[in-house]
Amino acid sequence: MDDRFPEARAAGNPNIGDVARAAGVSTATVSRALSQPDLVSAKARDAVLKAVAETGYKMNLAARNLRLRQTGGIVVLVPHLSNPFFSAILSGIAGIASQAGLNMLVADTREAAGADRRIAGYLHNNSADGLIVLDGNLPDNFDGGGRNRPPVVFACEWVEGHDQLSVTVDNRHGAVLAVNHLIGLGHRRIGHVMGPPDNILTQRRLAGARDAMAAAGLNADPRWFFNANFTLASGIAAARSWLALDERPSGIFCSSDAMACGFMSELNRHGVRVPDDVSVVGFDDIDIAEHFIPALTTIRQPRHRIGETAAEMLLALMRGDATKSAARDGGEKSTVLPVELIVRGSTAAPPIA
Amino acid sequence: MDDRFPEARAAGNPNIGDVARAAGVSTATVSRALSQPDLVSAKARDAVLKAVAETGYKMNLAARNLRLRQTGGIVVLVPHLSNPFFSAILSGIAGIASQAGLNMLVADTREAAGADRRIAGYLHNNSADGLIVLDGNLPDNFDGGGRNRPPVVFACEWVEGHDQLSVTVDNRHGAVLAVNHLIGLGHRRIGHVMGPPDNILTQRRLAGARDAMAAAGLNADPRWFFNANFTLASGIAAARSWLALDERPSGIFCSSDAMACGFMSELNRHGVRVPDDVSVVGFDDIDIAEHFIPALTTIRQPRHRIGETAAEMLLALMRGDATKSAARDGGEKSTVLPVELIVRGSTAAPPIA
DNA sequence: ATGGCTGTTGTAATCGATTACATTCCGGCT
DNA sequence: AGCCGGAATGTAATCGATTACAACAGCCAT
Repeated sequence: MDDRFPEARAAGNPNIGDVARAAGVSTATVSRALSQPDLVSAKARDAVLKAVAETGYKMNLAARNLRLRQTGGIVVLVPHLSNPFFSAILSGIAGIASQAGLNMLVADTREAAGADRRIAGYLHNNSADGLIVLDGNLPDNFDGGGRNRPPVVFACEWVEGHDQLSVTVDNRHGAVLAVNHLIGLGHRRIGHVMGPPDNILTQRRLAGARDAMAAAGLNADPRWFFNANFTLASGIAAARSWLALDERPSGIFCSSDAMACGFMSELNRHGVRVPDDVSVVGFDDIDIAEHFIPALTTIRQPRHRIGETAAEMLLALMRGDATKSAARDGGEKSTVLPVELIVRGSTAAPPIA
Repeated sequence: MDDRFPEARAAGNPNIGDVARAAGVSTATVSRALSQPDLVSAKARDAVLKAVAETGYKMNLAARNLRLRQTGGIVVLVPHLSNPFFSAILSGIAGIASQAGLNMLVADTREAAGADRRIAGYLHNNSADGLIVLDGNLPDNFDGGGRNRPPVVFACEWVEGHDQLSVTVDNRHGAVLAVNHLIGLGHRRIGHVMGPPDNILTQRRLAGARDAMAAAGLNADPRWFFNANFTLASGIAAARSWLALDERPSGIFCSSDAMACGFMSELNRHGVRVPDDVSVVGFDDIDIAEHFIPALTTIRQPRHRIGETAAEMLLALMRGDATKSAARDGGEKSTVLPVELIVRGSTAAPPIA
């Protein structure tokens, strides 16, 4: 009847039936030999394996997924694909997913054209068996989707209030480490370049910075808290604000390495020297941090490990195909990975005022 | 019979039959209303659309792909997922692919565990309708796969000899621009930090650099050509080699920005100043280049555009489901995108010897 | 020897969407 | 009136793998 593909079969692409014929067994036996070898006799198993090798059989995943009512893939929602901070995390996820035979689909949540619709699709949809979300500021329709949403794990960022599983780092503690480092060097006037205000990471790091200052009895002048948005460009803008101040903080904690680099870059253009004139601490420990001039003192996040952990958690959730809460009781729970202060050349004792 | 999923249907996930029932038409009409609206009457079409909205129907892609003998996705083979140079390209690909309703699968060809097997799978396999390869050094079994391989487009790197379609930049010309810039500033001793020797980009850029030097009648001292591998770390090693020279080139063209940054970073540690003591030119124009200290003079590659172009080319290839050569005659052909010299602070006239 | 048991294999239903072919309907033409 | 052609729709086969159930063989115990 329907043969628009006269060549397709002829050209190759053997199916399970071809293998069965070649091995002299039924398709059921082939299927079992490949996915549950214990169920078939050694003789049949060998025959099937041989037939597979001879025919060059590759399983058709669409058929398998249809039958199993699954999709064979996980979706990763990332705010900015081109941001190197995320690519290391992606790499971690990819490794685990590929070991588990799962495809990793990457979707940029901040893509211009019709992003909203597309994201909603991924959420509500049957297009993924699991979801890893790296973006804590998804559109509102996030949870409106429907009850049969795939398991979700948040990584790095998360949505407050939702009791989703997540893999994060101790952002508050990282900020405390950063500020205490500056204090330990003798700084008394400390500033902070913040991320976007609605971002959960911004809030946690800000809280940590505030706490550390308060604990040391330091005055947290509101003019020393610069609004920015994690990008290089916003770090540059913060540097301009810093330059315009009457009384300048001698130590600056930036909520991202990108901002710290932008900040230092702009200061350099204006002849201000780091760390001689001002000390700078970043957050993330991106690749370039170690090799920036000066090398950036920063808070290291285990980015690759974050991705791996999130993927492992998601797999556990997917395997125990129970409801979220049940799986949780079963063992999976949110993980907070440690951060680490990496001292490099961008910090020193404050200049003698 | 087989009902391991008693809840699945009940829980929701309407199928095309449910929609048909709700709309009072047959499944054939639903299918046509959704994918070939011109074939059904306005009345039926509206009824179907209404039923879709009511039931919250989402098409099952596995079923569609099975029937259409396709996979609904394209695979991107990238050498190092965590390398920011590639993530911008990925972002370009992702945008085009998502517009076309295709999933983008990302696979890291340099992943530790069993990478070879996995890659071969992607190639020979029915796991993708198309393939974009960003790695010019794939394992040898690349073309041995079989005749029913999906369409392939190379981007950035490519395999010499294979007459595959590709999207590249004019690497040779970029190198000429870089070296001529140094020559124009008055440099007479020019060095080159190279990429890995088996890499096609290394070879093209090296050729361009050599040609430009020869054209200006400059001596290309072999000791001024440093072996490296595009990474930050290898740029640092190159800097050490440079420091160890008796007679040092006053201008250095690095085959990647990452190496240029590593190079400058290491020189800085040894008190050598850029551009006062030595001028440095990079290649790529990665994000940090503009904000490095000093800002890096470099050759800009349109990374996002490279990704978009490759994706568009692949789509054209996939649509015209003809053989590679036929599609080529039909219009698609390899594209070479232009590069651009971006002059910044890392280059200046040579010091008075 | 008969019944029960385990281990292995085959038959055929099933997942959900697409589409070839058949059917129906209706207006226009001879 | 009868026939033709085109538009709209329905019926059912199909894609390829999985697996419930049935069938059967071999073995032990009663």
